[in-house]
Amino acid sequence: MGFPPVDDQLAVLMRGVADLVPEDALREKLEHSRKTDTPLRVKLGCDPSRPDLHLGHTVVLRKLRQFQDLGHQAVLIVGDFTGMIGDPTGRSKTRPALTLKETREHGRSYFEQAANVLDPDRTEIRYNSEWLDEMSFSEVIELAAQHTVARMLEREDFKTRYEAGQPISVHEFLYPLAQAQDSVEIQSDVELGGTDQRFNLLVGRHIQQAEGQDPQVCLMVPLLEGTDGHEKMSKSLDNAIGITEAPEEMYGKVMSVPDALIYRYTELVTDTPLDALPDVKAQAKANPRDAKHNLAHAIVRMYHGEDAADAARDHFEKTVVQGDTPDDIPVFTPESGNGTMGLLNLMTEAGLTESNSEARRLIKQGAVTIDDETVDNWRHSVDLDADLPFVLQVGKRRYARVEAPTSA
RNA sequence: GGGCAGGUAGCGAAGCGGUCAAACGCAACAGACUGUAAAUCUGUCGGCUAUGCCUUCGUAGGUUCGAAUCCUACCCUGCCCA
Repeated sequence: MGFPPVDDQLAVLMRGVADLVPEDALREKLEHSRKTDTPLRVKLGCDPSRPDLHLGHTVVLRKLRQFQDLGHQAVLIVGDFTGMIGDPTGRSKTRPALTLKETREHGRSYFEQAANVLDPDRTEIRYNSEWLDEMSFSEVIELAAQHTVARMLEREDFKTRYEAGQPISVHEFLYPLAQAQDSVEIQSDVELGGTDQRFNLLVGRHIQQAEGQDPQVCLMVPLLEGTDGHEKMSKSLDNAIGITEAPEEMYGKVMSVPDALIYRYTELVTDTPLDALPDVKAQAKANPRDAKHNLAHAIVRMYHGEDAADAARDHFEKTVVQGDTPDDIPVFTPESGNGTMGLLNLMTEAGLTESNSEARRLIKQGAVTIDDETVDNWRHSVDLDADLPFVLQVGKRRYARVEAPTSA
């Protein structure tokens, strides 16, 4: 058995890392681990309130996987306890407290998706209600006594809110402590998280120290930008690429990412080997189009396999680059086959537009074609007997094949 | 419990008796441009077979020829005082 040499491990583990605190503690931990032949316990907390994973989440999951592949122990903490309480101060008013059952379900769903990245057989899953729910009030006070308000105010968002006279609920101070307690319970050696988790991860160190444990190393990965190229990837910002999305969808979305992010994506969310990364960097600059195709292919392959990735590339070439009509477009059959039908209604009923008004606008903008011929009159109606079938296209991406009700 | 400030389209934010389906910004959508993009430019962005009509400005009533704009009650949010 035994672990690979520490320098080799570090080479893998430091890929794409945004920050490491303290700097040299990881090396020490790894050396100790190798000497004693004991795997490191690497903790990652997940929020079960949003079970749909996207590429942004995979950055940190991939990091955890790298630890696994080197023989270390992954510990996935499902934050079911905090999920149960909910977060009443969150911006979103409607964030209902989930039941234990729901958080468990979300946790399972999260894990199923995470299994695309992690090695599920070597992942220890823990629910933090296991210990947090058992704490008495005096224990909570004891925990809270380990940290000072001044320290809490070191956190940027607390600080700015406090200075701006905005409210901070007391319980908000408790969340970082709860997360820190998780680290104590599972005796983590390393905790992973995005750079936005910095403060919480550091609190973990303090509390572990107070409990007499060797404090964990905090390893932070960057927050991946979404398809818009600026904001961090997030479902609510509508710039996310979900890992369960269809291959074509995924491929297209990756292609829509700005060129500047090709290398970053490659480094953070693909399994492109370390020594190939410099080439990617060079190619991204010299030939962004091909580099991005490679990236899209690599990403789709990881979640759907080689064949699906090839198919997705062909699909993209054909429909987007050449502007051809895709093969598998949805078929719409008008309800009644009598006489004529207004195009507006047809578009709306086929689900291509939200309303007739939207349909009319799009026609006026020259965005609607029937069998590749642009429709310029919004009063256009189609003869349900003579004109069918035809392909109706709205904008670049919305299609329907309109067929007669009785046609075979 | 008291005082004050607010609740406007997906979000942010103007409007404060008529010309408001409601400025402006962001997002979104479409067109042009490109290597897919990004950036940029142009346009659209409540609904309706439509030079008009209908439903919207926290909720419910009321005053007015006419209300997002005034009045009353209620709900909600934030700040301040106790």
